[in-house]
Amino acid sequence: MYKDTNCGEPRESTVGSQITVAGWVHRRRDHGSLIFIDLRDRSGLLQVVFNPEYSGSAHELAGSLRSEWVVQITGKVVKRLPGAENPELPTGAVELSVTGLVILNRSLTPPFEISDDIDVDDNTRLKYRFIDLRRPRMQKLLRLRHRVTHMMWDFLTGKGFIHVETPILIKSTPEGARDYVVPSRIHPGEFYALPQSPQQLKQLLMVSGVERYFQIARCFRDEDLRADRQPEHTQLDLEMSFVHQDDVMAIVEELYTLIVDETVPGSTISRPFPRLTYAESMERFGTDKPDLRFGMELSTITETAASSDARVFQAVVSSGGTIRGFAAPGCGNYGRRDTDRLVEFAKSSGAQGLVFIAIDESAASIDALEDDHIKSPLKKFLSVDVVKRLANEMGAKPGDLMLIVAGTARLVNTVLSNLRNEMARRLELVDNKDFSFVWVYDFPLFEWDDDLDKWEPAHHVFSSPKKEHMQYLDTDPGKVLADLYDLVCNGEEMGSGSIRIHDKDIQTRVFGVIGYTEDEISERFGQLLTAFTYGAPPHGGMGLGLDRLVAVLAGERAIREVIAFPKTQSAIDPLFEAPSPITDEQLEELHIRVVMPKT
RNA sequence: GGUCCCGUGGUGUAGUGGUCUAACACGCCUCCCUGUCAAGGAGGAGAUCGUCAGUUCAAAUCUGAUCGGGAUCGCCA
Repeated sequence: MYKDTNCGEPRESTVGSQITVAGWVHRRRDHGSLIFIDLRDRSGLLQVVFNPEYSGSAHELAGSLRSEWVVQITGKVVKRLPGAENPELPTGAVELSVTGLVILNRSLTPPFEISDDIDVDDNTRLKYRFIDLRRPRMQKLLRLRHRVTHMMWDFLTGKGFIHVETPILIKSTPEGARDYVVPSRIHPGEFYALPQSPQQLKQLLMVSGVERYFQIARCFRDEDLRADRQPEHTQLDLEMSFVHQDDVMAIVEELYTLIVDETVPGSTISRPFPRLTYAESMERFGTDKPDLRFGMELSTITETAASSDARVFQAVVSSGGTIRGFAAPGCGNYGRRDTDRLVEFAKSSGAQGLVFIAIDESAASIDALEDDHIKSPLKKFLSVDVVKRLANEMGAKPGDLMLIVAGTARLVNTVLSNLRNEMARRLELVDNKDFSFVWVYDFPLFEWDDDLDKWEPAHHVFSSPKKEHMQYLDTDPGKVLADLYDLVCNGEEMGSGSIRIHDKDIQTRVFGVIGYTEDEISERFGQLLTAFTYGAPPHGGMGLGLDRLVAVLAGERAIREVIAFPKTQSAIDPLFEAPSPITDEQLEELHIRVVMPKT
């Protein structure tokens, strides 16, 4: 070993010991004859003093040290001079009085400082990710992620789960997201796909009698990126046999509570996790991933709004649309600037517009509302009576701002749920130490796709229809709810699972609703259906996003921050410069010809 | 595929038609300095303002295209 002690370890109790440390020159303070170095390794910082009276040659060499040089230093741990202690550092009571210095490697001046305080462009950070990761914050995130996966291994092992690896090269199944594909050299014109998730494989493992499976599994999707989406992400994938929905939920709830308690000191988490049906969640929050840390629930005000003289409302209703809204507490005094921004925000979510009605705080109550208390661009179309009724329906109080969106149900919900989250941010209603988990369950199995003019799986095709809804499977698929459940935390989807179909006939009927032909079914899912005919146990499980979990635990917005080597929004790795062309020889070997898009 | 924001020395920003021969902070280089810890002091180097085209007597600044980063809708679990 190049060192016998880590930089962060020396304390007053170890004063007098002779140690050797190794690490990076974090900062240099050169006083001419007296030179200070903050030496950094993964454990922290240690102040090192080069004093010519004790270390002539080392001191001379120290004059040449620069940021990020790698050095090995031998010396004696000494107590700092009285008044020279640094309470900011765990090692701040002591310092290393140097007797020997070895320069292990030199460094160019780094493109940016190794400091948490500095805000560097993402492209630069990723290009020099190996330096970016030296920053204490990034080191912390790497370790947090490790702790989380370690707890998953420990906990699930204790519950009788075994970790099984499934292949990365599998078969392309075009439903769901776009596949990443890998050409086959041995089979010209044929391709593997990278798994979007190990779904079918883990179900086969249930048929194999594994009973309790988990995997920290990499999943690949060739879709556009977001702050919370990367081309490859990691899931805690788990599956259990002989279980009902509650059994899966109980395991996950226990694990996630443990993880939050252990990794975020001072966190609050409510148990048992509250549960909402999909229908209730859509009704109250306009989304299937509600943030329960604050109120501002949505209300449907279609009839009342349409009864006003506002033609925008009437038009939307006569074309079958919906009008919904919520009250933003204390925002009744918003000026033009603020409301303009909200309108802009609503439009960026797809709204045609946003109607707001401000109620002045001087109103004694909603019942006592007078014309002077109301401010709205639609004011001349809104009688005091209508505003009163709207306020009552939306739970608005004097001083509040009512935000109203009209349009198709889907659009209204998208806009309002985004707006609700935005208002919570503006009003600072969210606390990062608060982990508000919620189970959303009873999802519909299918949803109608207007573009394709057919039923599509709402989540995935392997979820079991609820027993009492089986009767609608062929007659009214939209009515069929499934034993499908999502885990949501603070407005982010943390994972999704279901009790699976384990019966060949039911699975075939579900495929039939989506419109797969028998040939397509046997081509894509033959192996699973065949397995179902050999004694498949009832089973269910979940896929839980690891990146999102770690990001939520760390209070990070983008999962890029918790992935060691992520890609940019255009799916590029600036460090390796991937993707990249391959040689003509490689193409030939793979039987592939490239056709560039016309520009 | 759409919309929005951003792109100026190594890093982060200021500058929104002429006064820019581009400013500031940090970093970097040289020198001084024995108690600093975001050390201090003195001096210095470093930018054709992402790229291309256009408007103009004149462009970092206006316009268009393009490239790159970010956010988001669609898409995606």
